[in-house]
This record gives sequence, structure tokens and C-alpha cells, in this order.
Amino acid sequence: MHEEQHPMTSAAARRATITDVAREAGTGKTSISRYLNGETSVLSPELRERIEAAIAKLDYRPNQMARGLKRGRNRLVGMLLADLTNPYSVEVLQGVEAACHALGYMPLICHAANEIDMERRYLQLLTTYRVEGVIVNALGVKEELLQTFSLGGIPVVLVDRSVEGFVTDMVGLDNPEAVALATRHLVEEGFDDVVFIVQPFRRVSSRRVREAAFRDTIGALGTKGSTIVIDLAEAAPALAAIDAHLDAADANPQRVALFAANAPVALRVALHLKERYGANWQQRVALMSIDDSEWAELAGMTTVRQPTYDIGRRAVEFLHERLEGARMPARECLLPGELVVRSSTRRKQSPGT
Amino acid sequence: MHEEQHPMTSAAARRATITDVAREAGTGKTSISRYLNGETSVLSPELRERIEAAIAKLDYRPNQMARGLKRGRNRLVGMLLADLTNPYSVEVLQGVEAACHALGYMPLICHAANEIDMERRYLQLLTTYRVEGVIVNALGVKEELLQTFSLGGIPVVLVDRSVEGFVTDMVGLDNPEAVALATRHLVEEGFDDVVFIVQPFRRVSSRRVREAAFRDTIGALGTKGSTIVIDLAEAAPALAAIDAHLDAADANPQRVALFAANAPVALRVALHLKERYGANWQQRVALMSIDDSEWAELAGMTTVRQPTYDIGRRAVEFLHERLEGARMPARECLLPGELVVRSSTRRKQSPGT
DNA sequence: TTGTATGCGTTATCAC
DNA sequence: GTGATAACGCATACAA
Repeated sequence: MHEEQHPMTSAAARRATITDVAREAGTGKTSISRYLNGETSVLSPELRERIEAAIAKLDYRPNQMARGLKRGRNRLVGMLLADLTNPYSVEVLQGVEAACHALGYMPLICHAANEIDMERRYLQLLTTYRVEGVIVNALGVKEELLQTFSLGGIPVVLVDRSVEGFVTDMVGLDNPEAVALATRHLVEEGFDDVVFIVQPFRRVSSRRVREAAFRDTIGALGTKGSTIVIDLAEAAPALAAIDAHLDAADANPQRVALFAANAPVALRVALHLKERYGANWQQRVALMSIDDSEWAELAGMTTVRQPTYDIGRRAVEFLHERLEGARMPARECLLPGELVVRSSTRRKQSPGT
Repeated sequence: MHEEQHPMTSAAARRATITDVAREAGTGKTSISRYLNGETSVLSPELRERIEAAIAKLDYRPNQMARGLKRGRNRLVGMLLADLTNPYSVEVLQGVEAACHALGYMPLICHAANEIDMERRYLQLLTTYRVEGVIVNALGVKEELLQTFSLGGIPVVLVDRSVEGFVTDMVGLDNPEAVALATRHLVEEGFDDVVFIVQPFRRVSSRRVREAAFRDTIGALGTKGSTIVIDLAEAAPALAAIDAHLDAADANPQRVALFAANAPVALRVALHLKERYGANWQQRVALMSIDDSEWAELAGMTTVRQPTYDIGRRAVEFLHERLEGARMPARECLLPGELVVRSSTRRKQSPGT
């Protein structure tokens, strides 16, 4: 039977501290600290070896908390996400993580699960943990909340959406261009009536911007177009409106395409169409979407893929530059989307058949 | 000499500390600390008000780092996730977050993105940040790595999969029962040949367990069954094997069902089937899966839904109990899955048609 | 009821 | 080159 080293309480064998290492190496804490911080030049090779041995023997890991307390930077970066259920967020997160790793930051990920209260709560927590900066992709945070960060000298970078009355670095999709790209594609494929479907704008600027871009494009092209607002929590009215629109087009007859403003909307609409038209719904009605979700290929749905990974990466880079002291005015980085054409938007036979 | 009231750089208005608050309220730090920790009874109402005013005026937020340093607990809980791309992980995470919130912990989320090196690195980082406990859902961590936590008195709870040679609390799906449930359903629906499709086991115990359960069930039922191992990074051979199997059944003819061990496998297989049989693939071949992904409904695929949210919640509860000093032997919590029947596994016409 | 002093694990300042 | 020693922001034993 192993009595496991004879820990005094037998419970929690306290982790070694810098003092323990110093004692073990027969030296002072300063030298240990120096070793840890790579001030390797000023250490005699002999002492250095003793330190290394001691560290290894005690399995010593410097305490980031204490470190952060002392030097005022703990390498923590807050990442507030409105909805991890949306693959967009996960993909952005991947970029964020990669960049953080590369630059030596540790992302403190906060998932608000679409609850505005959670967003506020997490934002508070983040200041409490003294993150050095925050990347925010939120649903309903207001300007004031973010101001407390900026005013406190903590840089904020916005992702996907801006916050009214608050100017900071922001990175996201080039929505106008992406929407135009998609709409033009539909028109080129011969659709002469496009229905844009989007969630209630609320505080989410990207929704508003996309819808505006849709109107602009449709207007410029002289194509018929309209917008339906869908509340995912209460989708029935919007779905009925869609049905009505499709039925009217059937009678007309007109070639109509549905254009979902993001993946969650697209899924909801696709489910409805499948229910109404059966497994072959894609051949009856064209559905296109911003966000290239994993099931898009399965449904044969044309999409605009967002450069999610790059968005995440850029966000961290922006933050990093600020943390390094960059003092320039707020920047905006709009990355282009990529049209992924699939069968759903290929020319359909006219609905009369 | 106090120079520091004149923010020299004007840039980062240093956050208020407990000392600032004490000065502002005209009292000592102790009273502030008492106020913060709810020892509200021992404070004169008058002082209490001054403190409240001071805190509000300075927008003071206690520094969790310093706090944690002093009392030895920082309320941080590590959550290592193998793959956030898998909706399973996100759902578990939701449960974890909710429970953490309820119990006053802050989850430090680490996403290894299926890279074993990342898992190791993050585990190191977690000890560095002195998390009080860890919840682990990993791809390839070995026993030794986790031992350093346990030995250091940091409780570990495993999710979905166990780690060979390492005994701790673990919570996940009741795999044997779930697989039996699904398999029995298939047999009852008249399928007389079931193909189980699973990723290479590697260190992932749940894969092994599911496959074993499949063999057991199929054996007990006296039904024909086989297993195909698919490497998602190199799926061609497995997909060819599936094709061959389906072709053979066509000739026989036999009613064969495909049973994917999890969502990523199901998606890969579904994509392949769609490519091969067109949009109506569901009517040609039956596909069932563990994990009820968001597109399952869209594809009309029968699944076993995991109690993901509860899994996450239980994991945190287990951890919490350990953190409160519970000393019982390692526990195992296996939660039941729920069969979600959809059209894909309804009796199909025999393949000859 | 309130305040003083000490220490948590680290880094920074300054001696030697 | 090396090592005391004083903070960092907070909690607590102890004194008042």
C-alpha cells in the first residue's frame, strides 16, 4: 500500500511554491523568479542546473494568479459569446483560441446562451477576474456596459456586430458585399422574387445591416423582393407568411427564392419546408443562407460561407495590438464571404408542374 | 509621497482597490472586506451606507485573483473539451455552465480541437491558474496526466469517457442500454442486418463500449450484424465498405440498417448516402445514430438523444461535492438515452423495387 | 463595532 | 551574479 509520500494532511498535498523551490535549490526566490522569466543570462550555469532540478523534483508550476497580481497582467482575455449553439460562434472561437495560443493569452470563454442577463453577469465577472481585454459577440449589451471596460483601460473588440454609441475595433463579415453576392447569384439563376428572412433586429447590428443590404441590392437590380421577420421562439406567423408567399407565387407563377439571414433561420425554414413539401423540398423551393452550416451540404443548400476562423484571429490580433499599447483610432475589419453554390439554387422548373 | 492620484498616462485609469474604497469611505480595509463577504451583521448601518456609497462611486470590483490568492480558492473550474464542433460538447457545456452559475463557480473552458497536444497544454495551463477542479472530456489524455491533479488534491470528473487506469467520478450516457435500445428498435422494425459504424477507438472508451454493446445486443437477438470502423480524416475505405455491404444486401435481398456511433459519423455517412442515392437517400437506406443533432429532424433520421444537459450538470455537482470535502469512493453516473424515432427507420419496401 | 498587522505567491528594487 | 525585502489586493487573527 502506498501512503503517497506522507502528506501531512493526506488530503491536499499543497502545490510547491517559489519558496519551496528556492529552499530545495538552496538559493533565494529571486533567482527562481529570474529563471522563470528567462533572465537566464545572469545566472551561473551551476545555479541554473540546481534550479532546474528543484523545479522538476517538486513539479513546480508558477501560480498565474500571484503572478498576475504582482505584475498587473494575467494574460487572461475575455471572450463573450452570445450563442455557442450557432456554429458560427464555435468557428470564430477556434480562430480566437489559435491566436491566443500563438500570442500567449488564455481565453476566458463566457457563453451567454442567448440570455441578456447572462451577458451582463459575465461581463461583470470578467472585470472581476481582471482580464486584460475582451472580445465581445453579444446579443444585447449596451454601450454603457462596455464603456466601463474602455474607460478602465481595457480594450474591447467587437465581433460580427457593433454596439450603438460605442466605437471600438470591430471585425466581422463584409455584410453588404456578402448579401449582394448572394442576391446577385439568385437573380442570375433566374429567380425573380427573393424573400429575405431575418430575426428581429433588436440590438444585433448585423441583422439590420444585412437586411438593408438586401433591400439595396434588390432595388439596384430592379428585382422583386421582400423581407419576412421571424422570431425563432415563435416562428408560426413568419412561417405562415412564407407559405402564403410561396402559394401566391405558385399561382402567378413566379420563381421565388428564400434567403435566410443566418444558419439558425435557415434551419428553421428548412424544417418547415421539409414538413410541407417532403424530403424533396429542395426541388420545390430554393433556399439560400448566410453561414455554411454542417448540414448545408446534406440539404444541398447554397450558402455564403463566412471567414469565421479569420474573424476570430483578427479579433485577437486587434486586441493584442491594443494591449501592446497601440493608440490609433478604432478600426474596422470587414472580411469577404464566399459563395458556395449547391443544387438548391440551380434553376428550377417553373412551379406549375 | 502620493503622486499616484494624477494618472500619469491618463490612459488606464487603474481600477479601484479595497484600499481606495476604505479611504473613500473613511474607514479601514477590514470593514470593506467584511461588507464584501456578507458579514453584514457586524457593521453599523451608518458605516455600511458609507461603504456602499464609496463602492458605487468608485465602481469597485473586488479582484478575484487577489482574493483567490489569499483564501486558496478562486472559484475557477477547468472544463476540458475535446471537440466543440460536436454539438454534444456544446450541450454538455450548457449544463456545466448552468450548474457553475448556480453554485458560484466560473468555468475555465479549454477547447482542444481534437488535438492531443492541446489537451496536454491546456491541462498544464489549468494547474497554472490553480483551478479548484476539472471536468474532462478528452480525446487522448493518459492516466499520468490526470494523476497530477488528483494527487495535488484537485478533483477530476470525467465526462462521456473514462481514462484507462484512472479512477474518478465519471458521468455519461448509459451506453449499453442506449445501444440496445436502438438496436432492438431496428430489429423490431424488421431490419435483419445492422451495420454499426464507429471511429477508431483509440483512447475513447465510449466508442469501445458502444461497439461492444452492439455486438452483445445483436448476438442476443440472433440478428446479423457487423462493424465498420471509419476514420473521419480518411473516410474513403470505410465508405467503400459500406457501399459494398449495401450492394450485397440488395442482391440478397436483405433489409439492412446503418447505425452510426455518434453524430460526426452520422453526418459523414449521410453525406455519402446523399451523394450516392440523391436527395431521397433516406428512403433507400435506413440510418440511425447516437446523438440527436440539429439536422437529424431535417434528414428524418432516427436517433438516440443523449441527456447532455444533465450530464453537464451532474459533472459539476460531482465536482462540487468533492470540493466541499466529500471523501467517498469514485462514483459513476450513467444517464439513459431517449429514442427519437423518425422516418428513416420505418419499414422500407424491400430493396428490389 | 472597528481597525492593525500579517501573509497568500510572485515580481521589482535595491543592496551586496 | 545573487539575495533580502517590499509591494500587488485581499482576508483574517488579533487587538482596541
